Amino acid sequence: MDKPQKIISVVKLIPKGSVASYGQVADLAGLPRRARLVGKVLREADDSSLPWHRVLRANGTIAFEAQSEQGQHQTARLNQEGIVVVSNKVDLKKYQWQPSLTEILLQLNY
DNA sequence: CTTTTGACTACGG
DNA sequence: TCCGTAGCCAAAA
Repeated sequence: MDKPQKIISVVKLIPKGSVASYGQVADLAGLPRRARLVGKVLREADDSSLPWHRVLRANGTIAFEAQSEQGQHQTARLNQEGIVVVSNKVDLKKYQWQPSLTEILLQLNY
């Protein structure tokens, strides 16, 4: 499985109503320090079943300007699953995904 | 081969 | 809290 595939697999494991940071996704995909790669993969992905909106920066902010179309879109999709967005940011203490080790190990390598 | 380029992050001031 | 800076590293130029 190549790197983009691993990243996509991890993103698809993020539960509805939860979020993860770029760096967190990279780590879980076995690619430490590759947060920027996660961004690149999401940018290029066209998979409509990919919950890309659940991936945020390390501090909980959306990676787009609040007024941008992409930003509005991401906010809307987050709101749609009950995630509150204030000032282009979500409360990570409340929404950040905290997968158990087994949760990852069991579902990842297919 | 060197430089630029990022849906990033950590650290200061 | 809000910037600038430095570090990051694979891809593309």
